Amino acid sequence: MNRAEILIIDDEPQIRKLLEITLESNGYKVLQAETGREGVIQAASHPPELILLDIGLPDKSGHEILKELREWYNKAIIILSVQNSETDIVKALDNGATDYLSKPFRTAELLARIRSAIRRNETSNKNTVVEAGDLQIDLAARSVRKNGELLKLTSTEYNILSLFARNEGRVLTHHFILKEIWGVGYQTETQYLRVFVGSLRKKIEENPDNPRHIVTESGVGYRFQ
Amino acid sequence: MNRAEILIIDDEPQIRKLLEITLESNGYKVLQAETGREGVIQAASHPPELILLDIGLPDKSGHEILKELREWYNKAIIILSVQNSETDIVKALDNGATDYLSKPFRTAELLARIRSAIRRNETSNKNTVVEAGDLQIDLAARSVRKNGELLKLTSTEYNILSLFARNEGRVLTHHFILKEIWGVGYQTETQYLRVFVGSLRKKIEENPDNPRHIVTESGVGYRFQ
DNA sequence: ACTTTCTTTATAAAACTTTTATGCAAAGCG
DNA sequence: CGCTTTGCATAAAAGTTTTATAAAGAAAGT
Repeated sequence: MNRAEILIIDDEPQIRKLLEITLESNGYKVLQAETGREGVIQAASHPPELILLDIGLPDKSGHEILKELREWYNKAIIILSVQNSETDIVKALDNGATDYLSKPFRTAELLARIRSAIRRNETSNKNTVVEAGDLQIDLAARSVRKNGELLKLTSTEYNILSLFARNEGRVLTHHFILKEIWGVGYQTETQYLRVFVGSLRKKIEENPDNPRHIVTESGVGYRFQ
Repeated sequence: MNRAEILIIDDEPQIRKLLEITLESNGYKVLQAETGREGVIQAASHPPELILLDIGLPDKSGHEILKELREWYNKAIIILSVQNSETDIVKALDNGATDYLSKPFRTAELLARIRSAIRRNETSNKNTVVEAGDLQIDLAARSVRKNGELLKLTSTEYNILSLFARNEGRVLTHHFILKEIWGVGYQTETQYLRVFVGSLRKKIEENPDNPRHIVTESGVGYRFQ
């Protein structure tokens, strides 16, 4: 699974460091910006899954940055602030903040609020589809389509195809495939593989006698393309 | 503009009254429930735009109510609590709460968080009706129609179908379904599932011998389409 | 007490995997 | 070159696992 990216916009280096360590160790990928301007540019060039925005920035008020971001950025923005005044919270939320946390914050609570916010993002989430010519392999749904039409694969067939799809263009040795699909101890059962590649080709190839997707690399293994 | 409806689930009458006055005077329509059970029933019969849920209810833990609601209700739920413990907050957010406020809360902050939550409802306004061919599954109303005609399903049948509908097109493993419907500890009881899928098919499939909606993925699980 | 729903067991059928057999083609070799 | 060997593909038989269904017993709801 891909790690979600979180952009931290905060001028205090020690806070950034603390957040970086906390978030990285919880499986997030961390991006950082020291000023609001820098943060906006970073977010625009590569939109993260979530933004942690400090309200008290040197160049511009965090509230302005928030507004600016909200003009186009529609994923989660969590505000961090040393202030805890009601007007500040109200203003931030009304400007489109997803959530508001006062510094010093409690780590577990921050992480929970991050999870909650990201979960909300995911309603409009992208899928994990590998495309290869006329084939679309949806790893999350465990489905394979050929020209849009759902194919019926057995479990082992799918597992093999999925392995191929995740290693598109690379030559996979018999040895490797057997180990991945059947586990260690089956690495010499090359015949299994021939049978299953045969049935896969029947299902996914336009012309199984002249396979274009699963190509034989004689003496070595197979290559998917 | 129509007034947004907010359902308050709280056992303390004076809190309900306070909230009612505050919210009504800010243009919301207020519904009330004294117990968790009552709240769930009210929410199901007429889904509000937002639910304010007190965690410390007499009949059931608010956390359980939250989970129950989240099986089908996907608009905002804000938790109110006299507690302020980190574990409590984390638990609530991970169970799908939109936000968490400690009592006593500040009115303006509550209103701002309500506005924020409702605003997000509108952006991620997902339809609660899943359509699949001749089937219409209304997750909020817990009803299923086939060609417009209301079907009579048992509770477990509905729960399973609802899980399928919320994961249309993807393969759900036996393991996963059993965990979701029966809970951890039942993950090996694959036979339960077979029986219920059988009876579901009898009710929803045109031809149960050749199911088009609930397709079995041998060795893995089922796929709904 | 009666009806409905859920759990459990038994068994036949279907689907899938493994194994065996056979043919073909390319490569190696005297 | 002709023969043998090796690797690959395919079909089909054999074996195993998984699934569907009925039906009986238990539990729950009214």
